[in-house]
Amino acid sequence: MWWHQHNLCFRHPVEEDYSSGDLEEKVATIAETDESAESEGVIDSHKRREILSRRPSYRKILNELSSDVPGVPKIEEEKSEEEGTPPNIATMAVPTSIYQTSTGQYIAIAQGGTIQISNPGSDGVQGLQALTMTNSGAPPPGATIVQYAAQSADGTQQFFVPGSQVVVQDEETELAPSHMAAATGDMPTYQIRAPTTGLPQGVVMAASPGSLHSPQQLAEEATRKRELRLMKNREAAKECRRRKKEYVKCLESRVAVLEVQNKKLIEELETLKDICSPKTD
DNA sequence: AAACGTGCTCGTCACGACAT
DNA sequence: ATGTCGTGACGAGCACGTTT
Repeated sequence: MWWHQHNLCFRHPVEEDYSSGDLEEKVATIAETDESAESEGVIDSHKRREILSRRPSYRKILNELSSDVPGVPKIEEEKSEEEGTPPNIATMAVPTSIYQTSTGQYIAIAQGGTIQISNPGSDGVQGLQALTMTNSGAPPPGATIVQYAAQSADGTQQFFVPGSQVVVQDEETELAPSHMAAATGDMPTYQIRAPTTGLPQGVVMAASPGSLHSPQQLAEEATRKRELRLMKNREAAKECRRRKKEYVKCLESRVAVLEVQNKKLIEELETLKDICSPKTD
């Protein structure tokens, strides 16, 4: 099963290393507002690469989408992440978003950041799980307290957490407001923390290049720079893939919405046709 | 059981866009 | 001009299912 590492994946698996062109094309076809996607067979690889590389980032596209369609969540700017308020789901400008997972679960993101997961197939109470992301109260700087009621057998329900954040299980519930601790009972408390420093562990700032003398020192400096660059690029790739997934999810939800709209409009058209041209027998 | 195919994630490279 | 960032492309590795 391809979702063996991800409990929360969406209906259509996405081959991450290929463009999400199919879905984009579907959205464009339905909405008839997006630019038409070019056939991959027609353009040569170099041209295709040029076109792809000039495409705006997923964040930009998604934010444009969100301005067009009210139901599409917005990806916050990285800036907010750096400032200690990670762009988690709770901060999205979403009235109420509903998604469906690959396992048929429905996820509703309500105002106030409450996420409800429900299994349509199972009985209501057992299938309902709640995840609350709290940004209020007095958490430590840069921390977001996450509560969740994992009611699955193994309690390993995973959630999609945007941003390159760290999930830390709290030994104590000291960081959570007392009323929250009372409400959670025996549930474990987790923190999602933005990385405290841009520098990864084990990376030590070397002396300034001006103080380097021997070729060995220069080589070490070059190696250090390369490792740092690789480390940053690794993180960037992870973040990029995360955004891409989110982008695809939004496209999927938009497809669903547009399909419903389309269906309604067709029905309306048929109704109007019947009214305007009644049968004359 | 071994071989093979498929689908996925991850790290890396390359390169354009953008910022300074 | 140079550095940084974002992202497509590629290949390696892994897990799992199917075939022999």
